[in-house]
Amino acid sequence: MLKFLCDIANKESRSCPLAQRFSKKQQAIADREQELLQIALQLVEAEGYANLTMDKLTAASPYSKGTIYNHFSSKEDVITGLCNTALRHEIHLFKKAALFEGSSREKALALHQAYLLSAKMQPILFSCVLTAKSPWVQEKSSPARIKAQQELEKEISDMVDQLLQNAIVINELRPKAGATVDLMAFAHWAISFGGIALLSSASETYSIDRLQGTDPFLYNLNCMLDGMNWLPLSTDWDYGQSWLRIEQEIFSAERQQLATALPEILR
Amino acid sequence: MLKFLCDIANKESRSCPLAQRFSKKQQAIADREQELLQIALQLVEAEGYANLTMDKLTAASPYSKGTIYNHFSSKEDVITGLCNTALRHEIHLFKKAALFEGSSREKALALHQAYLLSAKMQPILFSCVLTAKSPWVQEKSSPARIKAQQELEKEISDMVDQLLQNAIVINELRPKAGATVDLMAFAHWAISFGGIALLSSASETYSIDRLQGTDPFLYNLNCMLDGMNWLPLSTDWDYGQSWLRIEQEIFSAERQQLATALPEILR
DNA sequence: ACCTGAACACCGTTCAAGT
DNA sequence: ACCTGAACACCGTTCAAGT
Repeated sequence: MLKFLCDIANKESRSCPLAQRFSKKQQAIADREQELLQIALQLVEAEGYANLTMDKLTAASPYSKGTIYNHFSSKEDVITGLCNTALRHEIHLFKKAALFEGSSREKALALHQAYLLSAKMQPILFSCVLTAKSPWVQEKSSPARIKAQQELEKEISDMVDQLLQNAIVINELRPKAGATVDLMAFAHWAISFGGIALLSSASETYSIDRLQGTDPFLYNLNCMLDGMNWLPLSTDWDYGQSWLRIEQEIFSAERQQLATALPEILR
Repeated sequence: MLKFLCDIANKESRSCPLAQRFSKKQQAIADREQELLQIALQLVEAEGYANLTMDKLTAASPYSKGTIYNHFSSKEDVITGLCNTALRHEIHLFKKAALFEGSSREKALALHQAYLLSAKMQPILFSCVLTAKSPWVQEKSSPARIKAQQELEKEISDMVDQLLQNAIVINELRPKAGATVDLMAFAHWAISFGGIALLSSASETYSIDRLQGTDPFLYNLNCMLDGMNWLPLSTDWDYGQSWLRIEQEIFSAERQQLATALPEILR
């Protein structure tokens, strides 16, 4: 019950900050949940997943074990909580990306840059999203948190669909025979996800290590979108330039934040 | 020390089965290690990762804890051991794929089918490979096993490189400006890995669930390879047919094995 | 109604004692 | 030289007792 109210309260406090539909007590509880997730994140960032322990979470917080179990039904529920934080951050960046002015394919590029950026800024949270989808985490998470997760995913999915739909309408994206919006949306996700996951978590791998200096992410996208028939093709347009423009016009703040101190591989 | 001999002994027993360069004792130890990994795999397959416990591994085996710690330096070392098993299986399928007779692009398709098949046949082992690359697993694994892992990865990487090199030589693959073999090899890996990882572990996700019935994997490949400029383009050749031919001529045994009983999503 | 922390069953790892 | 299992410190989860 507590958990359910929390997620509502969190959502409300974002979408309409002035709403007073929840008591101070409920807001305080929601705040505490965010506080706990922040501490959990710090623990994981400091020493990896193995370091996330309900004992340590208790010790690092001002609350008791019982209180923490009032918020989270299990350790896995904490992970799903972190996943939802990641998705909210991702959505935030996606919304910024949607503001970029350019061709439909450039807008798609902006979404991919947002995705890449979300993974670079919070690599741990990024990996959380996949971890949270594994059956045994899913099984042990509370229904309320799973529901929140699905709603967040739907929101992202809708943004991608809309971009594709629009590109088709204005005739810049001309789908191959049999290519539905669903199929194309999945292709976008797969190429981006695959690239990020491999680059970030498999950096010790021979065939990835040798890539240093090039920009594999953009090359992958150029191939994929060319093959998808999204005009103008990369032979007719310099998407390296577009990439830089997006970086400067939309994500300069995030870039700067990254530049300070973060994993070497992905910078 | 025991661990190192084991990995050598395993390798030898594969590449030249008749070699008697190791004593019966050493072979027995190597066999026991495989036995332990088999048990570990069963534990994970039965109830997920959380179910893999050194206690349970001990209980499910005829050996004591001390003996198990003679083989594996830590729980993480067991995971890396499972990862290496997965890589060996992958290599086995890759070698079968290389036997397919067809154009260079069809041969590439055969490799991707092998990769997909390895993930479908042993989904748990597939996820193991990524898990094993995460820093905190890597850190706690024994040097010998990490070395074996790197050698296996190099072997796979070489097979892909060779295919690409050859396709360029016979002028069927005509790289875009600036596209090196490294870059293209990575693109192959990323699109395949991304597709498989999302399809297998995120099946509850809205934008993936709706894909049922289509063949997203092949669509992704067609786009990617068209964009990469690998002839003949998918507009000039029916790769759906090629896919089926590969299935029938190379992987009919694997297909049959899969057909019996396995996760619904990927069949 | 919510919070607390002792209690319990289990887990990863080690090591003195055996063979 | 290898095996054993008791022992230790730690972990996830619960719940009776408090406020």
